[in-house]
Amino acid sequence: MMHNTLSVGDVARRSGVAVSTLHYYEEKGLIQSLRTQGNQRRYHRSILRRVAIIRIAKQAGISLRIIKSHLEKFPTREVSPSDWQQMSSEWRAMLNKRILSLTQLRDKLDSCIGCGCLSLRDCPLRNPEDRLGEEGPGARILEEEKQN
Amino acid sequence: MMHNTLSVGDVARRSGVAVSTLHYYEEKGLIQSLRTQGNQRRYHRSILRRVAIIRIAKQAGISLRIIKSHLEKFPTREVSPSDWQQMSSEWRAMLNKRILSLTQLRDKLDSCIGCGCLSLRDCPLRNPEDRLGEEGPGARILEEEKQN
DNA sequence: TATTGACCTCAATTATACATGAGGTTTTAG
DNA sequence: CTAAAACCTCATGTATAATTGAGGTCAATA
Repeated sequence: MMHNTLSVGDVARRSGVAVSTLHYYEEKGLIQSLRTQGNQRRYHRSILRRVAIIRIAKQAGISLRIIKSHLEKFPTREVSPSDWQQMSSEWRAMLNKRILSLTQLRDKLDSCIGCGCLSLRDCPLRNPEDRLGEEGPGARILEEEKQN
Repeated sequence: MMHNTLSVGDVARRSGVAVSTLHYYEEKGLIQSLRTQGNQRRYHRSILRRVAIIRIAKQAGISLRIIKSHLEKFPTREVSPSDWQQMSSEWRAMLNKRILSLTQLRDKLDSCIGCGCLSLRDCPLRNPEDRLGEEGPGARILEEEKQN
């Protein structure tokens, strides 16, 4: 180790994600590595910031596919503070949308808790047109572009 | 059709969920059906309320497994207004937790957007101990019991 | 009655985000 | 130098929530 580069194990320890996850992120194109003559991965220190960004975005409910599309703007180059500012404010907006959806749903729940009106066809909770962000596998929320 | 019971197609149309999804819910034990002599599903009108509840809970980010555990209290019996009140207030609490998590994350994002501090080891966003609800497949949030 | 639309079961596929294990190679420490 | 720790690839598995398709049956209508 040393020499200014990090092995997968190093990155795993310092970033808190599993080695298998780093492999997976690489396979999915979210991160990149150099290889030693023996084919082992070596990373630049800037990988730590990149991984941190991925984790934060994930916490915000953003899918890896979307995260990737944002990170693609700087595949190799280090993510600068202003890059980070741009990304994080976009994500902030997504987070806000999501929070708003959930809050609205909660408020509707509130308005229906007392009345048991679930059987009425005009109950705000049963209105199919009025779908709030669907959740579940593949987080269909917070998706912008539908490609690949 | 008619005779006070509904076919899968009827339920699908009136609830807005696909026939295949109704089959799936039945297989998972969230709903039940009677069969005609020809083996076709027939539902009581109360199925519509039940399905509505499932959809609402899903919107709130609650997994089918948890939803099932709540619905199991009344497998056949119609869900009464007071049943609904109890469930919905529990879900409200879960929703609130989730909203709180996301809001905190957003606030941290806010506090970091200006500083580009992602490289500092004391950045609130990089603190691994301080994990907010993880998302992703299998919605690991909002889970109470970890069985089956 | 015949035909079409609706329904049935069961298996396989899709999508997301990884974890696990087998079988083998590379590095590093002593 | 050697043994253990770390690493490699590739395949398979896990969990959730469905969707799709094949092959066949049932029911309502013209």
